[in-house]
Amino acid sequence: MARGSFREHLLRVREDAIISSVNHLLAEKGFDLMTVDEVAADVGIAKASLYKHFASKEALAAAAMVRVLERGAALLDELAARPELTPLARLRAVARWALEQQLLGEMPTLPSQNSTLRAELLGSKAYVDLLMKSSDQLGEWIVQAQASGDIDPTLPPEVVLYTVFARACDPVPGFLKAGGQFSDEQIVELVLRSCFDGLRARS
Amino acid sequence: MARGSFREHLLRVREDAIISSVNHLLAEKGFDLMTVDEVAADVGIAKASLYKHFASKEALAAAAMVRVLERGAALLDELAARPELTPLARLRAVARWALEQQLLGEMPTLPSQNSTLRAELLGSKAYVDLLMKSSDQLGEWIVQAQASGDIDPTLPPEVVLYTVFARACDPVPGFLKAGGQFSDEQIVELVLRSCFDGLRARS
DNA sequence: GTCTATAGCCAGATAGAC
DNA sequence: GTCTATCTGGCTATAGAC
Repeated sequence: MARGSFREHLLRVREDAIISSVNHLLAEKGFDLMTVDEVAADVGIAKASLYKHFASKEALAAAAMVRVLERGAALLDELAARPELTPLARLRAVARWALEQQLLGEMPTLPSQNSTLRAELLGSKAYVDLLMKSSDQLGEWIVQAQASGDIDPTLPPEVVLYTVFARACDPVPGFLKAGGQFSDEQIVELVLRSCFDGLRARS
Repeated sequence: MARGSFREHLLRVREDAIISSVNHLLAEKGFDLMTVDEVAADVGIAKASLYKHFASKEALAAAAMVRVLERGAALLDELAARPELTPLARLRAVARWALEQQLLGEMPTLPSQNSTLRAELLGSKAYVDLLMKSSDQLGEWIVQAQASGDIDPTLPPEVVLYTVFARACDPVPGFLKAGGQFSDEQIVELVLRSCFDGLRARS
């Protein structure tokens, strides 16, 4: 390995550590309450050094979001490569992953109202591309699941798509975890059931 | 009416105007992005005057939350007084109300992670009492709806309760509204259906 | 690229006159 | 109780030495 690429490797490892810290802090406190000082302390470097890697707090958050989307996209690829799974099973697996990540404290939560942050995200080609690619893949499965009669065909596909996405910031798992009477696995199972099967009894 | 009570009336009217502003700003921007200066400007008084009515920004938010809970409790009372409604219909009406309030920009959203705010809310007897009273009423209807076979009896009642509560901060209505191809009424209907009937098709 | 130190700003809260 | 003016602290971001 050439010296240059070795240094690049070290750089990427460090930036990955930064993004991991940001990811956890975003999941724990959200964007507004997360401070750059905390990130620096968590990574173990000086704040000024952070700004050599990322231009702003928004850029930090955007990087964390891109990494989450990359991991989500990787999951979609895995699921797409398993022909034994029905489209419905794939959608369920995606929702399950979002819930699991959230319970593990690995799902960053962003305030959708912060306009500077929105601008940064929408200005990031990596973010927008990943989001579109994932939406397209999910949309395909949704249409297929509706055609086969597994997903309610009278629901507009967007409703199904957003409902799956929304599991990433569903407050119900947090409430149930705070209650303390269910394991994480049980919580995931219960929320998945309430989402896909609904609150109403099935005859 | 005595002069004292007239002054008290004026005071309450003013405080109600303050709480209305806070309510809208909380719904629009959330707690962290809402500034006390904005509240003062919106009400049309000086910031220092605000602090004569409420001791802190957290107290402002708590007052807004209490008023929302009061309105919710009033709805519960109305629903309880209509014997023709099934428990399921009542639960649906509550979820519908939460969605409608949210689409109208009347549902304040709080960051559940902000500890100073949590402390203020949990320290407010009015807030805690209303929350408990409402939860009890809803819990009663849930148990009844499960007994009659309308709500899935295999779901723990807490899951149903939290799922209904969560409609107040569901991001799906906002996404659908941003999409621009559904009316508010259609959005409420679609989200209600996905919540109660689930994404999966019903045979 | 890393650090210490600090600039600059903004928001929550208060002082004090009226 | 209302106002103007100000204090205070914390946060983002940067300067400049090494």
